[in-house]
Amino acid sequence: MSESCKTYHECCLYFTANSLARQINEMAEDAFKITGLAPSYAHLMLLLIEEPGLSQNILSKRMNLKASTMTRFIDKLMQKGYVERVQEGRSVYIYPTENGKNLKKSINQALSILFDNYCEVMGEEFAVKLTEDIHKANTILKE
Amino acid sequence: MSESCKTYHECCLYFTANSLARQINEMAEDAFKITGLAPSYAHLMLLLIEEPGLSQNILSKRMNLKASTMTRFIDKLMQKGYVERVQEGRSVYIYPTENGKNLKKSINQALSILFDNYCEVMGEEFAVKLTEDIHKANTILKE
DNA sequence: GCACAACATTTGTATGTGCAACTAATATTA
DNA sequence: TAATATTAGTTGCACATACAAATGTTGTGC
Repeated sequence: MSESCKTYHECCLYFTANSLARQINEMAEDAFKITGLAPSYAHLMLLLIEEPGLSQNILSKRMNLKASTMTRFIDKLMQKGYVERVQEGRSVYIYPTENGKNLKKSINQALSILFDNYCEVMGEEFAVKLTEDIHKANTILKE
Repeated sequence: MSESCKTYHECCLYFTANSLARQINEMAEDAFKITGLAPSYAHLMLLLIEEPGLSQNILSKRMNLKASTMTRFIDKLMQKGYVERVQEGRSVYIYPTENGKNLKKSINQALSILFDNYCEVMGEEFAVKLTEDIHKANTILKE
């Protein structure tokens, strides 16, 4: 462990990463209210709008979620009429509907609001750098 | 948004932070098996061993969890005989039992294993720096 | 071409977590 | 001091998420 750490809570990536996720989730839920979707569903819709026809398998890998969780996410988005499933063999490919595609604008708006909100408290430079580093860590951890 | 970002998924702190939390949780669950506790319970026990007698309110603030979640965590830890509640007025103070205190060694061991594991993939320097930055972000976000 | 392995998805179940409404204790204030 | 507001904790409910087992599909070796 790093000698400069006062407590384990500050120097364990597990503790700090979870804490950050909970705090930023709170901000995100707020910002994404205008889309009518929870932030994680909005994230998924964005992936699908950018690249329609991804399989559930790929989607779960992209979002670091388990396949079973993805099934349930897609169920919800189908209920709302934002996506449709196309089964081919053992894979299921997901396409956004017209209504789904129309979400793009408000999702981007929400992202922008969220970004402004956390930059306001953390400073843009630090926020951008932190996000890049976390992204880098994610990439490494995925092997 | 930062111009250097290829996709929103890489430059939104919400997306990246959640992804990291899920990945590191997976590693942590593994490492903490030797303690017989889920990582978050271990975290809580560590706080209590270091500072016995914290109120549930304080505990939930320290861990960035809601009070209701803390009630349930403490319920579980009581069932296992690791902590006891002492009500005083409207506050409830939590103390580790002897059995609870005895967890300290294996929790520290698990922390050490976890640390080694993520350092092995990410490199120690990067991991320590990242953890510090995330901790800094947490502190700022708590206001 | 059949038996079996590998893979994608689904479903049942369990746990973590939050919100809103509730209870109980304390503080404020008229 | 009675009435009201604030605070700490609990409980009922909802949802996110994982794991394990089940289902259905494709590929492989014989």
